[in-house]
Amino acid sequence: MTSSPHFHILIEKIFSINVTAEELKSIPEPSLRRLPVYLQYLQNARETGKTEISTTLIARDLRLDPTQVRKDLAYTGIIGKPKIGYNIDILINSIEDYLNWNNLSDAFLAGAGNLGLALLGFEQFTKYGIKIVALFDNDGRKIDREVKGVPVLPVEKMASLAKRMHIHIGIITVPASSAQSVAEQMVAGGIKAIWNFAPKMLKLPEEIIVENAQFATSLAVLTRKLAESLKMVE
Amino acid sequence: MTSSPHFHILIEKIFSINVTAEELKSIPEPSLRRLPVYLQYLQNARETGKTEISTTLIARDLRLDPTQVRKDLAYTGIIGKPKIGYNIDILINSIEDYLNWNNLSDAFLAGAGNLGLALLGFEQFTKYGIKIVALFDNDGRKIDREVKGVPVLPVEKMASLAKRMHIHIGIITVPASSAQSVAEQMVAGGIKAIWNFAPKMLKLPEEIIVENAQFATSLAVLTRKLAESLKMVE
DNA sequence: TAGATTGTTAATCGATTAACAATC
DNA sequence: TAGATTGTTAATCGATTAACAATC
Repeated sequence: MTSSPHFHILIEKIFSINVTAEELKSIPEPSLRRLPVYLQYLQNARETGKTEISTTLIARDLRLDPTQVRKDLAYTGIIGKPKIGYNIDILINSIEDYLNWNNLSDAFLAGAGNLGLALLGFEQFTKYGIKIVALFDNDGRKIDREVKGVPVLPVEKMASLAKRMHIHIGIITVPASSAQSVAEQMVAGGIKAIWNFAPKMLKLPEEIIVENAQFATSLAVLTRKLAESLKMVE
Repeated sequence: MTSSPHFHILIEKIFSINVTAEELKSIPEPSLRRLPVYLQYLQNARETGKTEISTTLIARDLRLDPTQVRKDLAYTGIIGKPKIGYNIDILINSIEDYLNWNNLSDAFLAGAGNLGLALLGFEQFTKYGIKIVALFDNDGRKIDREVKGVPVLPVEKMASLAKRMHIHIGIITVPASSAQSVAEQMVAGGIKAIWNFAPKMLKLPEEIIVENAQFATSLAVLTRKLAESLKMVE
């Protein structure tokens, strides 16, 4: 009994020691990546007037394994009812809370080009817990204007402003050639997490969280699968 | 010996039977997703004047396991030299060939908004084997213009034109509300693979290849990791 | 040659899937 | 109640990592 790997966690719980960080870490990344998919599916389902939903149904619609769906949802702390399933409203809230998408985080976006503007205008971006509070660009024609109520400022002001405003999230939509430099300025401004859309691997201190949203990765899967399927029917 | 699972493949090779489709399927998706990362890294490395590179070095720079890098690269058919490594030019070519990025495929893009235009202007998009040959939109003000030499046409012409031009790839950058309808029109036009940027799960025939490039997934990982790291220092 | 690297086989690790008791 | 669903433990599967002979 005392040799159970969960024993110390149990003890910590009994004595109300904060083990949140420990628990937070435990979700596998594939599960984490599926949560937004469930979220969007559930929001659709809610609009049809449903109030309860089972993992059996979710799994069928999303072509997943029902046990997998149950495990994924369990990470958010939701508890279902045998024979009935889960209350959709509570489930949606549970996922959003888990992702911290109910607390808006301010973010800076560098690169006021088409992609940057697309992200800024992304339908209800705030749904994803992010609020872009300033754009940064080097193009004099863009600077000091406002886009959708968000000011466009020169890049050299980014670091000091980030520090002053305690910004933790930076989004990079500049060309690959200036991505590294922009990233370093973000880090200098105290930014802790960077969402990088530039097709360029950033070299940054290990503690900085970098999520690469590279189109190339996605395209590789697509073109490869297509080549496969065309070969198959040859 | 004869019970080896590779025996029948061996036989097929000896008799020159086409087993390409079989071989193509074998790469694990995580490996496939890493190939574009290597590609971009190698292109950078080439610019510094290097001609040979080892997986030891690649792994260190990209924070991966060297054996993993070797296995990934081996899927493309490349052969290295002990003690030396791989010729960078040949390696780049090998990956591009494997991804079929040396053969440009024509593609249609539906949704001439900011995101659509960002994709269209994406630096050297043709580097990724895709050539967008027409944009489609419902907004009368956009229709019949040209953007960067690519015509903008009304959505209702998409299906028949796709059929006539034998287009296999469709890109969706329309709002979530019209994504399903646009996708169905693409399928009606004979399109086999869809790159979907709309935050909406598409319900399509099983044989259609759908790659969801959803921002939400990427953001979930980012915001979660950030929440973790902030909790840790509490 | 000695040291470094490749390519491959075996061991490990972690995610997915299966089995099943508990439950409404 | 009977049937369906949850939640959990065990088995399976597949990707990653370790070990090591072959090689330049």
